[in-house]
Amino acid sequence: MVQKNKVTLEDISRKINISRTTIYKILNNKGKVSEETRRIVLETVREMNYVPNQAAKNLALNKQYNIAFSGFNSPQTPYTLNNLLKGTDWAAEEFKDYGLNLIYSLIDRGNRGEQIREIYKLAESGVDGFAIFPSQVEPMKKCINDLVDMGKYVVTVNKDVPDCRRHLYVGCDYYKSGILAAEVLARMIPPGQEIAVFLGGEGIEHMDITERYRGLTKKIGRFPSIKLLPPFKYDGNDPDKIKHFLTALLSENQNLGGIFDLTYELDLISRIVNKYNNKVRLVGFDLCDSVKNHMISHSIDAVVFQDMPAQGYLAVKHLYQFLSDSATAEIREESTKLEVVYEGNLEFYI
Amino acid sequence: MVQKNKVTLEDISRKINISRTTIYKILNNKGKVSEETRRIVLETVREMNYVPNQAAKNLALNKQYNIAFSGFNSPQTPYTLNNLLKGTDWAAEEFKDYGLNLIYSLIDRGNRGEQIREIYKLAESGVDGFAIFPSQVEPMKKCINDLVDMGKYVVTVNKDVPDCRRHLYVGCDYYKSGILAAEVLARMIPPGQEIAVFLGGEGIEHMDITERYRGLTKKIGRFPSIKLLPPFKYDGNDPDKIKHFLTALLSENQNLGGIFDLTYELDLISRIVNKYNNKVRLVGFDLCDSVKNHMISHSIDAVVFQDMPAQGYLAVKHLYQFLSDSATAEIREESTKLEVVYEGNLEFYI
DNA sequence: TTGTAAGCGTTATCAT
DNA sequence: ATGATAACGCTTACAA
Repeated sequence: MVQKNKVTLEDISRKINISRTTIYKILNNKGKVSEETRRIVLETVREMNYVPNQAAKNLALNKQYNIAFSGFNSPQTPYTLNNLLKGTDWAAEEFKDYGLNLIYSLIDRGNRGEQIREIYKLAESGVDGFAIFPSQVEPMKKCINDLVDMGKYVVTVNKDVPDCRRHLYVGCDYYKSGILAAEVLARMIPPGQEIAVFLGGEGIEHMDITERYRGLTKKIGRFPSIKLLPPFKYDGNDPDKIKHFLTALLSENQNLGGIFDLTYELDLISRIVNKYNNKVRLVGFDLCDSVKNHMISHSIDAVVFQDMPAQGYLAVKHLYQFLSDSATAEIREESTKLEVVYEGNLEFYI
Repeated sequence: MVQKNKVTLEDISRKINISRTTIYKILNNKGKVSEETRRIVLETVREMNYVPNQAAKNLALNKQYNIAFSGFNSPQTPYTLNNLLKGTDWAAEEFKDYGLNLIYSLIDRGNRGEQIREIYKLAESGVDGFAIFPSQVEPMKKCINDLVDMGKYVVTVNKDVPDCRRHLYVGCDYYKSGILAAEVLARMIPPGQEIAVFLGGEGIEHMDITERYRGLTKKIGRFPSIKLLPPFKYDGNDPDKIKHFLTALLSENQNLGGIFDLTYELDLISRIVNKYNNKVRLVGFDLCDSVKNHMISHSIDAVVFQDMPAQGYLAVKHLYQFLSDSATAEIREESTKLEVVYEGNLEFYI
């Protein structure tokens, strides 16, 4: 017969004539037990190969863990938030029968300040853990430290808040993300040609961009035959600036082999490149809808993708585990997978 | 307050003065219930927003589902099996408290015939579902049909057995896999250059190879400036044949831009290419250890990866769901994600 | 047709 | 220090 019956506390109890309760106490370090019984029990438990049944445990505990996901939406890029939410929904579904109660607090990018106020409100109304996708980095520091002082668990998602006492960051390593994208682009470029970089905002609020740029410059060093042009810095205000610079570049530089986008204006850049010269390779980040279309038309070559649903999922899952196991976190960061998307595997990323 | 208490059968029962059991019967279509009570119950259930608690359900059911994973190992490539097993282990862990009992039946490629005999034995000893990673395709057909006749659930993993009555295939779409690899390679090749293909075995036992080759030829059509050389056919017996052909090719063809490997001899090919000419791009499939090293040294450019752990996981998970929900499968195939691995994201695929 | 009661394995309270 | 006992929410014989 194939069946191997699971061992329960009751089985052990019967075998050594010690009550379930006592065995339970020993296994879970509750109350006082004599050394002698402890020894016997632990031995039997080991040799009978006892594995606790989580379903029964969850049922017996029957607690509620209130966890909040706080994030922001911006009309231009609902992409990030929507994908994080996919993952948090999965987690909510997976743990709903085991006491997870997930509350959403979503604000518009317009009123950034709201986010922090909402978080304080939630903390007072009994939320035990927070997954925060921060709309601002600097002002969030104090808020997070306050939460930790109140005994709450805090996980930052997708965008980290450095130098604060959050328990965990779940998101991609932007430096590595830059390295990977640089590699993908560099391999597409024949020796002797040049790469242009479009750089977005700088400073602590734009760690994603500065880190990716750092990764790029690092990696390109391994391709000595490829030259990196000085970056074009875009302040985010007037897309026409990109347009003018790029059209000039395309018409003047016959040696341009590729473009590396760090402005999140891949859509615009792709359109312009396509009009002028379709031999220039184009690599960027993330998969919003317009990007998908350009990939299908082959006008964007590849995109480095961070698995945002996984980030949302993991953030909530870890919070749930912090709260239910009340085990302290051993890790402080969880870097999620970086993937490369082409037209050929685009369908798996929708 | 944030907490929203979960509604239980007991809650509903108290509210409308109808026993838990009756409500249960109505919700699960067991036994006979009068139209009147049925109406009342369903209405209340809906307005109270009742959601059944899976943990309690699993605990109460307390059944065992015996599922077997049958696979083969080959000394040269323990890679595939090991990765499938990672996934099946996850599933076993995840569902162990909900009645999943996973049995492994692994044979050596040397005695292929064993696999089918072992499967019959398991079927007789009470296994309810089978995840099969087949060592041979053709002889497995009858075996699978027999299993289905015996009322067993059958899922093929990683390699399908066509024209049989298996319930589900979980694995990659090899045609799409070829398309993707072709795209990755083509984008790295300057116009006017050529691609050489190393082709492994043909016929029904090698669908993976023939399908990938079909994908390649299809996709290269979208890159009119790139020429595909007639494939070199390798019968799998004498690696020296590859060596001779390739060295000749490298020294004679100054126009060679890339190599597409379908022989699973990427290690050998990479070494030779590296010795002669490191400008030729090299793209292949799957991530065995030797390939990883070549990627780190930049001598293999990229590899198309099929998520084997996910395949193992999904196969077992679906079997478990078939058996526990006793719901018939609506899908007959599940294509797993195809990913592109470079040096820059290799660390996520170990 | 409807309801009672026991049981799944773990946890928590309260006696002894 | 140890154990009896009653939950947790759902399922299922079996009784009414």
